[in-house]
Amino acid sequence: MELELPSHKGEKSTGRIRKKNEEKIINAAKEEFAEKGYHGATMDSVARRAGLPRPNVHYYFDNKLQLYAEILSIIVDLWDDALNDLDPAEEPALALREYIQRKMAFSRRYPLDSRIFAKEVLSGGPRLETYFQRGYRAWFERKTRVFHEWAAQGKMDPVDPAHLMFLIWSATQHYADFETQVNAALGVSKLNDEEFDAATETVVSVILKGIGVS
Amino acid sequence: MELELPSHKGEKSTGRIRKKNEEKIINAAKEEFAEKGYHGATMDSVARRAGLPRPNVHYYFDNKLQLYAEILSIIVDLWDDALNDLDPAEEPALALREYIQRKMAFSRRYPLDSRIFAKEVLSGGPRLETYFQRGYRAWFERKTRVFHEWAAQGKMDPVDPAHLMFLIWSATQHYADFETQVNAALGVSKLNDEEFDAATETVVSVILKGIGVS
DNA sequence: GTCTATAGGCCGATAGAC
DNA sequence: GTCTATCGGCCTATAGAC
Repeated sequence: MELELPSHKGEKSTGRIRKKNEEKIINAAKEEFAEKGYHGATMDSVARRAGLPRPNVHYYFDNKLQLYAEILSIIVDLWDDALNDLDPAEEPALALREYIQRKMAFSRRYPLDSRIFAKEVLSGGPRLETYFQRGYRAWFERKTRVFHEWAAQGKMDPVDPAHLMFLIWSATQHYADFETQVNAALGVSKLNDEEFDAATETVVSVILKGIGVS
Repeated sequence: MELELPSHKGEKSTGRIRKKNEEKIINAAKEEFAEKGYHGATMDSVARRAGLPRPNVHYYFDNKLQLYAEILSIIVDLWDDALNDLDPAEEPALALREYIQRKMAFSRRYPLDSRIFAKEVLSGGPRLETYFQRGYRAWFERKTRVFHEWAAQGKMDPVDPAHLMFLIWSATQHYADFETQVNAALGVSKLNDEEFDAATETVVSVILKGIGVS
């Protein structure tokens, strides 16, 4: 199933009602897709959660797949915007600390987005095919090049850049994606700010020391 | 939706045909659930993948939920059996290296199991409620106590045990759960043994050094 | 134990009145 | 732009012949 992820900028009309309703639908759909997955979510549950009649949802989004693709597109854009690259000119310890903190803050603030993306990848990413094919390898290479440079300059240990990036991503996203398990393990219903900061600090300190930059 | 995870030992009869067919169905269902999730998988697709007529699946498993619960139960048992605890008496560097290697080997060998479990947790674990409630906190505390001991004995840095465990779990399971993204980033269709060993070595070395045991 | 045929329910999507 | 009513398809589950 190939599918063009539509840019959600410069859409049709931008009436105030339209914009507000679209937003309500998107937010409702994010919760439904995050919890029940693409197949488990129903247009009816989305509509009810948005406080709108079912056909109204179809009025704004032609069909379920388009609504889902729109959300995936928003998530991908959001990640690209929010997570500016690591700056090779900065000190590795500081740059990495900030990067990990940004990723953790992202997990805390947008857990639904993280989960939707995770579920899609877990399914083999059939609706992200063009995303993963069109230049994803090059994009990833650019993201990790800074590790190469730092290692070459002796600023950090010669750790495999790709796997280091996977380590950072997995460790940080874990707190959004596996929140249920984390909460159960710690015996809480939700991590408070202090607990989340402790998690962040642990991830930061282990990884920084682990690659020899602290 | 509360649900008792049935022990899959000591079931009804154990005729050879029954056992063989049940196995075929379980394996087919694992692939379907891992790829499409609980709602996306259909009893028909399971049956076709198993090479059996649809009602035959219902003959062995009363309904879809029971089949799914049975698989979850198998996965949980498998994890508990395969991942023996860290031995406090062993040297931390060796014990941890072996533990991480076991987890990575598990991701390599049973990616479907890992993905099914991940999807369930991502959904909030409604079918793992009893699992996460009945003593999960205590079980987790036991798993991480060894880190406390090592730290108290000055054998490793005083890293938060719980978050260290999350770091290890997330880093290792990433290679099963996010295989699609990993492959896309590295430009391969599947990691070969050498590449997987490189991943393992990176995870091991960063974490060991990161907590001061190497 | 195996399989055809089908009942019954849910869901996506749309027609068409307002 | 909003909403009621409904069609058609797919899916779970089972009845019942073999």
